[in-house]
Amino acid sequence: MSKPKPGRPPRAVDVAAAAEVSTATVSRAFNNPEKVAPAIRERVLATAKAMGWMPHAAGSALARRRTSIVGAVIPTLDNEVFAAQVGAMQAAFAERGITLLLSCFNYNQDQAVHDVQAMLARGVEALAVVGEAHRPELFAAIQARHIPYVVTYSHRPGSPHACVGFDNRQAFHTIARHLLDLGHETIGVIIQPTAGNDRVIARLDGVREALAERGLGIRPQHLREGEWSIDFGRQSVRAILAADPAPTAVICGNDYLAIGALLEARAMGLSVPRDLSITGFDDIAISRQLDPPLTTMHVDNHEIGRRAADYLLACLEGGKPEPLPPLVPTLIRRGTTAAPERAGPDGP
Amino acid sequence: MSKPKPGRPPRAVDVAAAAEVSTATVSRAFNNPEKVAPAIRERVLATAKAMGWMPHAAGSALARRRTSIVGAVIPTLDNEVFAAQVGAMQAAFAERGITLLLSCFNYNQDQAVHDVQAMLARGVEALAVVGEAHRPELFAAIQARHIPYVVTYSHRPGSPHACVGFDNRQAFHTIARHLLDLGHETIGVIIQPTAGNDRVIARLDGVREALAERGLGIRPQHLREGEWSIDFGRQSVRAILAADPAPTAVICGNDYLAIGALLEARAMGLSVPRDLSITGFDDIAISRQLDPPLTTMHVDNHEIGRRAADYLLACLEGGKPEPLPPLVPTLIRRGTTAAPERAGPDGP
DNA sequence: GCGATCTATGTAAGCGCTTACATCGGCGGT
DNA sequence: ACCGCCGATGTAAGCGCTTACATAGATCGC
Repeated sequence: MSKPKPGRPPRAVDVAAAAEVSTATVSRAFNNPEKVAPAIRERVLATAKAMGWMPHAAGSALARRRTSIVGAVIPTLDNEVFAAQVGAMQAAFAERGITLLLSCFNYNQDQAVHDVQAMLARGVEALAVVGEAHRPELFAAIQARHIPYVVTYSHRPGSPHACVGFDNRQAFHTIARHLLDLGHETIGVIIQPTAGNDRVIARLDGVREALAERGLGIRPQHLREGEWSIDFGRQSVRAILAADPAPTAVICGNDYLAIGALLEARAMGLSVPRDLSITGFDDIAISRQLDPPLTTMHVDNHEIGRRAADYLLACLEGGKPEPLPPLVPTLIRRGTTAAPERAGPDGP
Repeated sequence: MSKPKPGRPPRAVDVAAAAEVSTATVSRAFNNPEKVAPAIRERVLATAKAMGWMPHAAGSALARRRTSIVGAVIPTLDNEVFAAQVGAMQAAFAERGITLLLSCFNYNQDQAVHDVQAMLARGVEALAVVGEAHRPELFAAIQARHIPYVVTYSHRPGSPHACVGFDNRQAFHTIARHLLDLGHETIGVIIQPTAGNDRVIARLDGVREALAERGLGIRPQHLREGEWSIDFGRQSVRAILAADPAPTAVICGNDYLAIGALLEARAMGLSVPRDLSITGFDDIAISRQLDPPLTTMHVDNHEIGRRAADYLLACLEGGKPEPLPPLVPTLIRRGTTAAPERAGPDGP
């Protein structure tokens, strides 16, 4: 007869005693119900419920050598884009009884390394990490543990990592092409900090490449790099438009920047897109609601989260899933892009 | 001599063997460094680092009877308001070496109960839960485990739970008063689903109370209840304005709804605030950027998260912290509210 | 110089659970 | 009837770590 200490959660042995079976049977009733006779199973389950017992995860993890925890490492929850990914992953994992551990490294690479180590110590069985511009130790630590992992939100051709995302370079190549095809030749860029952010670097490259194909480039006075915020978008568009020559279009690194640019341009009395074309990226919820609605690229972040989770799940079940094809963000032409106004009337 | 199995993470005994000490010393070097001679401590730490060893959380949790995990239960990450709370909590806990477990119940009460149970099984040492409108089992389960918990985003006077939040009723009373004082008498309301959501119910009560004080009420055709989305805000304002008499102001349950209302009103050719005053709630990032910028109430969700974390931390350290005073959201008068236009000219 | 005291380390007993293996009936086949 | 087999249950050995307690030098007072 085991003594359930009062005021402490019951243990398997308490349930076993109460149900007059062994702890093995209690465990089986929960984990391999088909291996225990129905009558007994019911009795055990009922007793456990009555006592409020559930297998304690730490003990279970130790014995099983499985924690059923996976980790997600993202820059910040303050960006709707990553929040959506996490939400989707969490839902996908929860379905399979897996717990998601979250960490936000705030665009700080050292923090990211630290977080990953903490997660490994917690015994995560798989890891999803946003972006691949991390300290080598980060990936080294993961690989040393031989656990599956996936890089999200980014898909660089030739990356050594499994990726779930899209090709940032190509996406911005597409955007730039859209503007070039409209007839723009002087194009400004407002973008997030490139330091330690592979996605952003790739984006800038994509723009440069598209311009170069037409023999064009980005003039330094037309390039602004800074925190992704509406306010930075505002300041930047003002600064860029003060340059000579002023660009007829600006490509923004994400929708927040583009929203800032749009609002400020309108506040300056410009007509968008007549006087200035503006593009965003991500297609966040608010973008289609603006006036005019923002031309941007739509990225399905829920889908990224779901696919990342599915991929990791497949690995955990022993599969060696095919490397995933990149997602292709789609250009959503809305109201902020148009052909540039001709500088002056053509006719005599 | 212990045999580190290749291809498996090393264990404390492997490190102990390599550093020629006992496992007790290894453990102490990590958890009570001052209890081990500096020379040995360094040797152990160096060996551990070289082998890539860290104490495995599950074993540690079992032996210590502390998991260093706390849980947060929120409706969804898709709302910036909750994402901010979680972000702040996560940061506060991480500083103290505590891991945050997250779960999103999607406004589904059964899901919330289930999530809480899963978290308890994981051994969370404390819990933060958004709102208090949950099944009684939810709080019962928490209390049965004798762990500290806190309700966030809501602070109902007389609630049996520790709360970190504000008084929703009073906040909306304030908003309604603002409009009444401006001279509005016919006021519409667009609000989230009230079912199972104490915050929303309190808000509606606050509005009703303020109106009642002036002998007014909400006409049924002026009240719309539905999902908090920009689109629902749009539809609703259109429906409400079609009523007779049309209200001169609408109070929205949150900023998303208000944004929808504002955009649609403008799309309908109305001038805001001249033809219609609109208020939001939460003061999300975009609200101040709109044109005109949204009058709303500012809630500091990072602060809520931080305070909730601090409160729980204090409990875990054995304190019985004072019940927290409610936060007071502040009314931010921006451009979407003004006195109603007089129906017709007054003169003879 | 000797016992008392103290400090640094080791020994080993769990923490709560799972699971390989042992056990024990009951059943069918001959 | 007896044997072998099979399925249901119990026994007990860990999983990796922490920590109370034991031990063994070192230190100190007198």
